[in-house]
Amino acid sequence: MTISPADMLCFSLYSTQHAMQAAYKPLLEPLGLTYPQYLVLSALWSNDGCKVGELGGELLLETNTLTPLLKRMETAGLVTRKRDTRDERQVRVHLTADGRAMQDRAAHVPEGFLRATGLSIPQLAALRDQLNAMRETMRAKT
Amino acid sequence: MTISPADMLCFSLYSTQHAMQAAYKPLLEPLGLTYPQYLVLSALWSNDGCKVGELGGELLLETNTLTPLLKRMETAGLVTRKRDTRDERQVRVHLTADGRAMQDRAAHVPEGFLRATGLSIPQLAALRDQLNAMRETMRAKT
DNA sequence: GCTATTTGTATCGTATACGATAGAATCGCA
DNA sequence: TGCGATTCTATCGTATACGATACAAATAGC
Repeated sequence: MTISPADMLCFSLYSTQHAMQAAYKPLLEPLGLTYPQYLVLSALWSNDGCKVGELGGELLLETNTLTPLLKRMETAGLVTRKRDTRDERQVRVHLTADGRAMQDRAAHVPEGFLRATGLSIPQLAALRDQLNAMRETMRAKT
Repeated sequence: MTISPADMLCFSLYSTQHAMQAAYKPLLEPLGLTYPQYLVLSALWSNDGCKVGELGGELLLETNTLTPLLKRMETAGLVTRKRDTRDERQVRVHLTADGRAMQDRAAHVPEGFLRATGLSIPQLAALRDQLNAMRETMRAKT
């Protein structure tokens, strides 16, 4: 008796995450954003001017992912990257006017995604919490 | 009041999927497999000799992802790709002896992943079903 | 004050993902 | 039966991801 992908939790996670990005596409494409770029902006809207490493800590991404991502966003005119004069090792990421304006232009996105999921707010919160707990368990085991 | 990534269901999905692949790494790396390759093998163990399109239907991946993936697996000696003689448009994917033998070599993987999640079997099944339902809702809205 | 270590970011190589397009084989229908 | 439409897979271009490594700036000890 063999287990098929459809029965595996890992595949549910994997395929649902793909479907999630697909659901975001019609919402983000008109804004010229990819999903990871939208995530970076969401982080900066709450915490402008943070360091690359701080962004990585919040989004759980390494610099080898973030640096090229941020460079594309810089080219797109959404953010600026500046070495900290105090500590030249650090790079501070700041929103441009366009990056800040994107917050209003994307104001409808969360509502659109919620509708796409078909979930109620409490269902969404419960699922989010279950996933976060599972993620932290997996991360704790190194 | 701004929403930060930590509060967003999409980010929970996104980051938990990354953590899932990281949890699989110590289990699959000794076998020389990536997670998507392991998924393909899992599908073939139940359904050897299926068409590229069928694999895509089961794994929800397009040929532009599968073709290079399968070629790498062919190079690694896990599968063969052969045009169907009946219908030359179709390519059939068959397990090699090594690909079939991998089923035994990977027999401990599901148990290892289950432990990494810290979930009970019923919890795992419940989460899987919630995710599958959400995925199908998102996919239906196309 | 000087160097070994640590810290923060970037680069390189490889493997997914996916939209758009191409191209060959088969099918449908007049 | 002939040929345009459809089907199936592959290719191309771009954007993530991440392990391994590089490298400059800052810090710690002696």
